[in-house]
Amino acid sequence: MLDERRAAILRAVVEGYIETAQPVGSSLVARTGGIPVSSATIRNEMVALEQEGYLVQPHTSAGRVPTDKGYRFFVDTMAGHGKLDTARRQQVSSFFATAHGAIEDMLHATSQLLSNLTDYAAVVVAPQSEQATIRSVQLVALGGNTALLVAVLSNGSIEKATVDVPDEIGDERIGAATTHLSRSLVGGTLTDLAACPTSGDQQTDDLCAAAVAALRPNRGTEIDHVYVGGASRMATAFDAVDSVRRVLTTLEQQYVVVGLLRDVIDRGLSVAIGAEHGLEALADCSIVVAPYEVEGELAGTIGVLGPTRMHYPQALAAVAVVSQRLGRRLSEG
Amino acid sequence: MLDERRAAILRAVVEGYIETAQPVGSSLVARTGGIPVSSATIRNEMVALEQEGYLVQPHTSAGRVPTDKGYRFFVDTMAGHGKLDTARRQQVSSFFATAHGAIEDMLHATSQLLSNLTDYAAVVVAPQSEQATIRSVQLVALGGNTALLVAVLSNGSIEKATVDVPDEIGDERIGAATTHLSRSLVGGTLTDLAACPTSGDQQTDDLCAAAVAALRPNRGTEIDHVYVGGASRMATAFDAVDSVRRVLTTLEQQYVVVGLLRDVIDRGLSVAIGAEHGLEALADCSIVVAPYEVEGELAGTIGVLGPTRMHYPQALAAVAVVSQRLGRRLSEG
DNA sequence: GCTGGCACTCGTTACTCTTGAGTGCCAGGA
DNA sequence: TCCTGGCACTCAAGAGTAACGAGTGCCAGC
Repeated sequence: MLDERRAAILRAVVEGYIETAQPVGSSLVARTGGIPVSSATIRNEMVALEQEGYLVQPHTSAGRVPTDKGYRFFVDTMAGHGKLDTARRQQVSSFFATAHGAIEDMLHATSQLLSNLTDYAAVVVAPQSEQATIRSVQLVALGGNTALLVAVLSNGSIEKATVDVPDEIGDERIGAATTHLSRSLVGGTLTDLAACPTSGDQQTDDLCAAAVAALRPNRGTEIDHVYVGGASRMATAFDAVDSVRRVLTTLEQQYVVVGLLRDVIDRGLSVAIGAEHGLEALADCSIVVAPYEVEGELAGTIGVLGPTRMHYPQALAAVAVVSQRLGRRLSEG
Repeated sequence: MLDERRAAILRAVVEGYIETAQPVGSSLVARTGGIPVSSATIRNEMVALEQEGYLVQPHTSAGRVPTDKGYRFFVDTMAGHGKLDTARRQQVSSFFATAHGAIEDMLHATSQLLSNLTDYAAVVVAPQSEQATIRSVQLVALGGNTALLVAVLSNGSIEKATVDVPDEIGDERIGAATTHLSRSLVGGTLTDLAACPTSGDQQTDDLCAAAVAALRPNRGTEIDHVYVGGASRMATAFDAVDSVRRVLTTLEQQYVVVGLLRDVIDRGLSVAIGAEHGLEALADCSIVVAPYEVEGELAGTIGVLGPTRMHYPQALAAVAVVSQRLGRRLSEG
């Protein structure tokens, strides 16, 4: 473990680098770090910090830059996570006070809010539909030989799937299937889609089986909808165009993003720094995540993606506040 | 109008610049342009082309670069729009052969296809729901004092809206409202949402009125869903980071994108070059657009966004093929 | 009207020199 | 033992200079 003085020096370097994006030298730390020793002493300590892997020197005559390990220490020993300034608190409050409309639109807007708050890219993973119960099931003929199965879930989201039906199927048969499906599925969840009990009518049973089958493959793969806000801000976070390209390409792959957030949450972290999350393309990015709860149940995840030298206290505070407010808002329905 | 030789020189400059992104000199044109005159003569012609506004010179001792007007001439006189190479045709065919699932997912995938084909960003505007008829309407209680109104449209898309309902409303009343709404709305379109005729029951009527009102504001504003694919490719199209940022920020504003495409289509164009579309942030971008038809009706729009020096023949060919195939695919249902 | 020739322009590249921020180390002092 | 001021050293960044060469405009001659 680091003694108090070294920790203070490390913190000063991290803060300086986050602010200026320039390597931080001993004299700057001596002047502004609040540590009552000379720059020579700080230099000696910095050598030690470098040997222990908290700092690196881009080249001999430059200052120090934090490593992932350095950022990790900084985040882990950060006091109280910081608070949002009043302007931002205000912004959050008024957002959730006026938020309305379909849940998808609200989650999308939330990702933009979070991006605005932090000036980084933001990600919102929609509540998992796994625990939501089915409130309504309906089969609607679309013409031709397709029909649409629409399931309304208790969290206000909708799952739908196209079903192939025999040509020239009659309305009354669709209706029969709808009532039969309703009877057996409503009240259950998407995860335990039971096969429909037989109804006595062969054609209706076939239809129901096809419908259930159509609804099933959604589960697991693409059920996690994700909203990415402010991806364009990554363009200013890096000055190398190809870094920007790499990061944006990754952000476009929704399943990667979902997997990334889930992975971080599963490991019990709220921050993943640089290479910690294992995605090479995001090696000089950090993400700050938080789950949100709806009616006491863990429902989804939100996160902020920025460069490793991101402003952690502010990002953590923003993510915490937004996740809490979002959960509360969604619990109200 | 340009005489044939000048036109050939202009075309050679445009093609050269598109390929190399470097100013094109007279000697290159003389060597590779297929024009049997010396570079000196070409220089003389270039002076004229510059005076007429087709070319500019970045600085005295540099080659020429096309202006928007130059690109415009190139595009307008381009022969036959070019064909996709077989590999790309193959890609399109296999995409539409295997495309399946919900319409939203398919449109999203289509935008990625188009982006892959052209190596630029691609945009797909979903079919407008205005002409689609309502196939089914259902009100579902969500608990608390909210209910969800779900309307299934004939094109397979779904419109939904939350409706405030009195506390402790009974299932039978929701059911009554559903049947009443079905009776009056099914078969119509979203644009001519008639007020429900009175049912004789005050509470049911109130509920129906609220439901219709909730569905209405969707129209006009956010009804045009849009899918942007491959936005990250814009990061390699420009080398200035802030150009990238500007373009990406614009692409994130969906209503701007929709308006842009619509505007171009309305003006009867299939290509908008540089400043032609009037969006300052996209001043050095061009877009290539095409409408697509579902069952003979104009339904939506697709487009490709790239730098002004984009590869027009290929982009036009890709957009044409994809719009046609997409329309056909959607017509099949 | 086209062409070869030629002087001229000016961005690009390479090289050198200087500057200055920052370092490591050391000897002296608390 | 630990801290500090001093000092020589390193090296990226910036400025200045020179050579290069791609490309131009212009002109005299065919």
